[in-house]
Amino acid sequence: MATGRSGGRVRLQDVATLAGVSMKTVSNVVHDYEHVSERMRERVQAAIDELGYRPNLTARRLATGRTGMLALAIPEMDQPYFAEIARCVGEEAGRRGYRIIVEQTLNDVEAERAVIRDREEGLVDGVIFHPARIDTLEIARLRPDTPLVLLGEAARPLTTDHVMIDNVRAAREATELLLATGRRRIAFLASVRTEIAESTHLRLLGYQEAMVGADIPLDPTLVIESEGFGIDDGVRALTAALDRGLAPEAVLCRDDLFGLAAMRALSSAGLRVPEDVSVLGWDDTSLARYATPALSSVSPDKRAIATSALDLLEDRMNGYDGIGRHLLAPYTIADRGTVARLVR
Amino acid sequence: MATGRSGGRVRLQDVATLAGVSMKTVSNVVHDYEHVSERMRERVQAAIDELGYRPNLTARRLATGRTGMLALAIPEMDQPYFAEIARCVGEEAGRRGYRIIVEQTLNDVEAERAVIRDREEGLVDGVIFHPARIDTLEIARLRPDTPLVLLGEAARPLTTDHVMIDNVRAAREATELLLATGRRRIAFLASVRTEIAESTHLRLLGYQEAMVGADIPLDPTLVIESEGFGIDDGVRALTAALDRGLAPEAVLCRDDLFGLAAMRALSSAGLRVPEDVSVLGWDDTSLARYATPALSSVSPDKRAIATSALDLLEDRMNGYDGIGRHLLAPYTIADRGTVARLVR
DNA sequence: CTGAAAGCGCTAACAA
DNA sequence: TTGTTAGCGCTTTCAG
Repeated sequence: MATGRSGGRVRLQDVATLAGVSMKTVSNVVHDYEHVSERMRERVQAAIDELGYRPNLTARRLATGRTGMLALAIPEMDQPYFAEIARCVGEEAGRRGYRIIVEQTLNDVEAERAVIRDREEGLVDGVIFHPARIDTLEIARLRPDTPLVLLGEAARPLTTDHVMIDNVRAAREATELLLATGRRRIAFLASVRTEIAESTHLRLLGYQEAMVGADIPLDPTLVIESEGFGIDDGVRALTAALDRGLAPEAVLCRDDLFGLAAMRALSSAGLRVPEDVSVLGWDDTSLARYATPALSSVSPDKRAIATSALDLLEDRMNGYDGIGRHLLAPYTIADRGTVARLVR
Repeated sequence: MATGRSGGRVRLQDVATLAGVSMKTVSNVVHDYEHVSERMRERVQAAIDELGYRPNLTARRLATGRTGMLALAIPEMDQPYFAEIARCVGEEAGRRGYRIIVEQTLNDVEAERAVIRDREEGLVDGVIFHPARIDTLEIARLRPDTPLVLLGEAARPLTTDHVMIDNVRAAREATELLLATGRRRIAFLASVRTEIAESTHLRLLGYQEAMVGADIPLDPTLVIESEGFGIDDGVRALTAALDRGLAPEAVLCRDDLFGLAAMRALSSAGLRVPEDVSVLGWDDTSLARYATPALSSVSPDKRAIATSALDLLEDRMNGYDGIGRHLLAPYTIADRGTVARLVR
């Protein structure tokens, strides 16, 4: 049983002394170094067990210069999309021998600046960062000196590695899917008035491309405007549009939350989903999977995003110092219960 | 190779040299030590700025023995309840000057053991741990030497600090709320066949207390059994019960996911929520808030849980070494759209 | 008020 | 195969 000096921690030297060997030898068995005689190994291991020795990771870090930790900076951990990304990054990082520090920027510009400026100094080997407020220019200017990979649509400086999905193309395909089910009056929920980010813009673009491609004249009233990002904002926006006489056959939503908002507004208006109106969400979060009916949703491959980001990051950590690589992660359209062929 | 310093190659000594002072003086300035002459401070600061010096946190740690980091170990980051807890803990920890490492145990026993055994050795100042698989006995046996606070119902050894809500009482009150709306045939969704954890048990107990307290004989067919924790398991279980002729007037659910399952099963069966059947979830996660109708749910005060856990932990980190304190965090019952008075 | 030097615990050359 | 020792970058007595 471990009867270590309760209070003071057991050090490598203590083990060495007890085993009657040098620190190097102890270190060798701790690291499973091959060339250690069986007898030696046993003796040292016995001392380790007896003292209950655990290497001090901070000291190891100082000595090696590697921390074995990565930072993942996201706006909010409890937003389903980010929570799911965090899980994937965490799992994949663990597989590669890293641990992650999750940093919430809470949509604060200063917090975001801090992420790439100095928050992680000497603490982590690399940073995966999904910005929400900071833009391309500023990131390029801040030039972080810790390896960095960006996620999402908000910022993509040429100098920095970056992973996202092709939002325009995904939106186009999503719209085409809706068109293929015989729906022509497709609304977009929503263009957010206060939006700084880029994602809605790209998705709207793809939507418009598809409409134009199908020879459907763009009808600006179909692009609904919302006051904010909350579910209530979405419900209000769509309800108002419905009241105004908008009669969409489908609604393409900028995210799953607006997908739920659409379902709520439509059902209040006495419209059935998907019989009367199809609804398509975006991000394929738990929100979509657990809705009733389950919400069809554009589904970025979160595992692939995590893997790609980590690949790029490890590259940088291994010394790659070239121009930024920009990867497009795959996506699918998860077809669940809210998209159906229009029957009259 | 170039794995050396992943950040500030500028060291304290470099600043000292440039400013023509000793390391101690630079350190004093960095730490805003009071007794430094204004002239000195300016001179040093200029050097710091010129070189872009950032202290190496790992080195600081080794020297001080404090890491300024806390570990939060939870089963899965993307389960809404845990994601929300993580957010609260993260925010509150940040307020107190700590950063957190989020550790996913992914419901793996070994991973859970590692958490309290050695995963965090010398890495963090304390650990907040929500176990799922490990039990009271084992934690007591493992005796971690890093300050530890436990969350949840799975394990509560007398030796260790612990925060949870009073599940029995909350379940009793939840059931009483349902009873107060005129519902007498109240089902419980669900007792999970493979369950190891304790929470369902406690909630079921509170439910039974309330029923008995209202002089309603316990009907075992009202306690539905599910094969697993997934939404489909819940839907199947309730659907089967409904098919069997069970006609509940309300369903108390072990968590929000089963709340959604109930809503799904009931609506498939042509029953209206809450007119025909009331549904009450548990955890008050985004799942509940974003459902349509929004799911009423037992709502643990997650912010209070985070605050209490951090209080206890800081106590320990400051040397408190007494017996385990066991705190009950407050909760409310968030009354949304799925509980209503029964009208016939 | 400032400087010199001894660690913090571990790693990794270099020796033996 | 094992031992010696010089750092890693910062903090912190203890002098000056």
